[in-house]
Amino acid sequence: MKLPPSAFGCPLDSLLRVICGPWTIYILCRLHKHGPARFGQLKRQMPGISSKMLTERLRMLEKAEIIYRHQEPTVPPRVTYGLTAEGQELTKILDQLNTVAQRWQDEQRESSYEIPPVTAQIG
Amino acid sequence: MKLPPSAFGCPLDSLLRVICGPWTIYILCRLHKHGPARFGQLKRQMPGISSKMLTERLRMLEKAEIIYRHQEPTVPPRVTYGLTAEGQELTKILDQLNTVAQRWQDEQRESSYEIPPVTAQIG
DNA sequence: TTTCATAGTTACTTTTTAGTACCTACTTTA
DNA sequence: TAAAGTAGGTACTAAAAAGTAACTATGAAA
Repeated sequence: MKLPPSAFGCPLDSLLRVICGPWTIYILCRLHKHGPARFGQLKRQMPGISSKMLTERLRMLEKAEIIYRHQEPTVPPRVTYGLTAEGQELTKILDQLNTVAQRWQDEQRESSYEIPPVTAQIG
Repeated sequence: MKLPPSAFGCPLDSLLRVICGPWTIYILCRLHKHGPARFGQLKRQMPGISSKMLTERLRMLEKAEIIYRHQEPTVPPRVTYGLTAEGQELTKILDQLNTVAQRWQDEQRESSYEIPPVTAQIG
């Protein structure tokens, strides 16, 4: 992608680019609502996600320091993921965003009826 | 993209998918800081963006009712874009997100120095 | 002894997205 | 008469992202 000239290092742009990846808000939602989880748990709780996709998303979130990765040096290894302090702060803001997003969708449904959606809200 | 099973209609996911498109936050930033603008103005003020990309982003934002499109039926037409009430509400939340994103990046720079970035902050 | 579970990685293919260049129709300006 | 500005649209190509399947090593259970 050709970057906007001012995009280099723009923190908001970088952050949005991390959290808008596929499945990402579902992962954050899961960790926010039910606390830390292991790789296999996350995978089983998100039917349809591939190992590759889950790994990619977790690595991005970890690199952005939104989640932490804790590995116990056992065989086989136990790896646990959870929200960092920054992750908690982020999910609070996403909760606000979710609130307005829901409200807007409800307002739009007032005029044209749609099938009620299943949501993955953070809060 | 294979959708997460609960993604159908999730308002937060839809909203994020709109605002994380390339150039999108720069467009929102521009409209938030300097008010409504015409197509050509926006294009000139974002050097490097193509007409196609700008049109795509504006159409997405318009469809999501984050911006409005006002066309004067002159020849050639004058088309003005601006934030809707929802757009204003959104940029307020993005402002918060920008604040924490900036703070996190500053904290990370305390340990490893990087070139100071040019930003496109909303607020 | 074969299978399951752990937490992924790798190679390859398909799909989606973005970039480039050219086109519209009409008016004003040089 | 020719060029520039208006707000895009269209076709084609290139690049990035996502999907799929197979594979790693180890230990425990059937």
